[in-house]
Amino acid sequence: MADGITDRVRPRDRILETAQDMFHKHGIKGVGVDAITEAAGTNKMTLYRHFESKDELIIQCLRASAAKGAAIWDEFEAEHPGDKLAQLHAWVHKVADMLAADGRGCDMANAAVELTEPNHPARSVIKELKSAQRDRLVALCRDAGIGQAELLADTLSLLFEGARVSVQTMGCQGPSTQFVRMAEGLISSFRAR
Amino acid sequence: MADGITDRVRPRDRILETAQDMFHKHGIKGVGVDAITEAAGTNKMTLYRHFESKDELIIQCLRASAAKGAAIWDEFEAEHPGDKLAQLHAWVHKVADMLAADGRGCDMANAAVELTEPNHPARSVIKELKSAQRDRLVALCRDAGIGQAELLADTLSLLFEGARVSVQTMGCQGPSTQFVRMAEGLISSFRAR
DNA sequence: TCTGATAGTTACAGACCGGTAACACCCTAG
DNA sequence: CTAGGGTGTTACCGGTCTGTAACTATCAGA
Repeated sequence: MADGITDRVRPRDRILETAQDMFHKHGIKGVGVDAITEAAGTNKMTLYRHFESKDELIIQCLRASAAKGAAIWDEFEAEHPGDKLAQLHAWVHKVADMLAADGRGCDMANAAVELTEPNHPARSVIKELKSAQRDRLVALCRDAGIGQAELLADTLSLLFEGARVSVQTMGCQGPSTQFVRMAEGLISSFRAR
Repeated sequence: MADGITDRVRPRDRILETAQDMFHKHGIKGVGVDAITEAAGTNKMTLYRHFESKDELIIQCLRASAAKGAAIWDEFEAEHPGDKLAQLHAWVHKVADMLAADGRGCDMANAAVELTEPNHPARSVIKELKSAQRDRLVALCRDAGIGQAELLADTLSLLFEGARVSVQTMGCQGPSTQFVRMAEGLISSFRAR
């Protein structure tokens, strides 16, 4: 291989990064561990030395994916320091960009659809990570001085989640193109109350 | 078996009904054709005499699922003949009931998440069925005398879709419990314009 | 130079997958 | 009664899946 990355990055990190990407694109049940290790330039034994099972790998991928999403929020704070309302609007536009750029939805939501067993170890992790996302949006709405911050945050959350699904069912030219208009309308409507 | 149903209903219909139920509960990739035929009280050969492949069975299940959903709309018309606004409110409450009663989401949306291949034969069917759903809601909003009927219908659609996903990620006690409040707020907001 | 941890290779186990072949059975229409 | 279509049964094909065993190669640090 000698592609640089393979040499410098440790196998565990390469596996995690590759698995994240492949799970996102092809779904969890659509990718086998063999395919992951091959794409990561390593082998199955090394994967099982670092992750005790595919389920454990899935969980670590979900955590990594959520961490990447959380990192975006720091950009909002950096771009609009202290201005929570501006950060909320930045969130809306960032979300719209994601809808246009990525034809697949949220990794956690997709995983919840695929892993139907009620006691699958990933389910509690998904719930935990999704709750954290919600809490952050609620806090942003509240700090932006909006009454009924929880209701607005939940509405925006569901709208976002629905848009990401809609991209998968009806394509990126469907209803999701109206996301900014919908979200901005909601925000101004809540601010007027 | 001699469970009555097995005797009276034709194998093809039993397979279709059983497959729908199992795909809905366990996901498409989570159910094999053997499991379907066994649960339907028949066998694999009979399945392949009626459906040329698993993919074809999936498509027929999606069509059947959408047809069941469409049948609900006729109830609205029967309960509130001519009163389109009342029918829209009936839709909102029916949707809320579904959110509370069923922990799994929309069959078409779930299928879109699972079947990631861009040229999978089910994808075009999903798009077609989802577009028909959207068109029906748009027409209802327009006939209810609402300006910007398309925008309201799309907003309600995404909200609904998001709520069905939210039930799977955060449970039926999460943000989806606020669906009626959100939807009613949107409708009255659009009517006020 | 020796040691020990990390990583790669090959082969395999056991299960499950979608799909097919060949054949026996039953039930109904004629 | 008989013919034939729909159905059930068994066995099988080739492939893929997660996970493991046994062995080898590499390389850094003492």
